[in-house]
Amino acid sequence: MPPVQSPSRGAVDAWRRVGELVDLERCRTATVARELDLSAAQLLALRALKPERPLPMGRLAGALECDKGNVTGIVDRLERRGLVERRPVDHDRRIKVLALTDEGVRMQAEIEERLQTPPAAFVAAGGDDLERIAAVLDAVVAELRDAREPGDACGAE
Amino acid sequence: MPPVQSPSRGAVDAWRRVGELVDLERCRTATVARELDLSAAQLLALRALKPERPLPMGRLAGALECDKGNVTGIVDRLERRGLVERRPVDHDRRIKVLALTDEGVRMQAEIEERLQTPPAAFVAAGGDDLERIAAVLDAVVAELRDAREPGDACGAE
DNA sequence: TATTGTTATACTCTATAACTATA
DNA sequence: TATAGTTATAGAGTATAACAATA
Repeated sequence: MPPVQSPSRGAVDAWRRVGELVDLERCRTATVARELDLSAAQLLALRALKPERPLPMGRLAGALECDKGNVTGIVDRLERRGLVERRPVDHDRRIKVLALTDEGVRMQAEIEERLQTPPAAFVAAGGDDLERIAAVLDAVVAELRDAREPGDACGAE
Repeated sequence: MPPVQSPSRGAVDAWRRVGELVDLERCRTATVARELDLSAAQLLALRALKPERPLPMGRLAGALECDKGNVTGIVDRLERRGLVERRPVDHDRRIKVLALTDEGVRMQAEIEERLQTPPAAFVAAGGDDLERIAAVLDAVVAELRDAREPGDACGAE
């Protein structure tokens, strides 16, 4: 008798659809990035910035799950394109915060519009099923977030 | 009156959970790759190979959605690690097919075991909800596959 | 001529570590 | 001394194009 309950065939089967969807969405994201002439990291960075709330470089590094050293280059290129802006902060002159420029805000909106729109087949599922799906995925997301080790920051915070 | 039916709030909300899940799964995949000392592309390549069916380099390029020129380097590194093998083909001497070595098969099994296991919260949803979820996601996956342009190969075939 | 895989080049991302200027 | 951001370096992925061998 196994020490851990092995998941049912149905659960594994349903989870495989999630895997397929993840692959397709990764592809969709890559396509959107290409269409807008952005790299994958640049697109992630733009999505991590809120128009209202400028973010220190180090926080962006956490969101991108990469070293602060790499963020410098990514931001350099975004800044050269006029999408973001480095700004000093009054209370601590070591810190530079990142803010979206007007064009950056437009670009971000364009990205979100292309990625946030649910596929027709999803909408067609109807409110009842969608509510159940949302509830299940909520629990799954919470579990995966908790399971994530601190080192795996990956967009944390 | 809008030309296209705008999706309901509930649908957009539920779809956002899918987006969060996609992000978390991307992170999980990256973590597994790091743990096994593989790059993201190397992990994708290993997942694209079937133990029974060797794949020509060009087909792998299609599966990875990248140029054949890049596959050469990715396969070089996998071959150096003894995970895959280039083999000639009788009927066309231009072609080299890729086959998993025994160690490659073991590595692939390790990857699949770590990624295919559904989270506890997913299993806990129960057969009824999981069936509905599988049905909806099936339709969504089919739609996204169809919507994909030829250039967006991204694992096609 | 067209195709398969390789080679070459230039750019981006990543990890690591040393460096600066602040604190 | 510790922290925020930069710089430097090396390995890997990507796009593009030219190339060799084969079809």
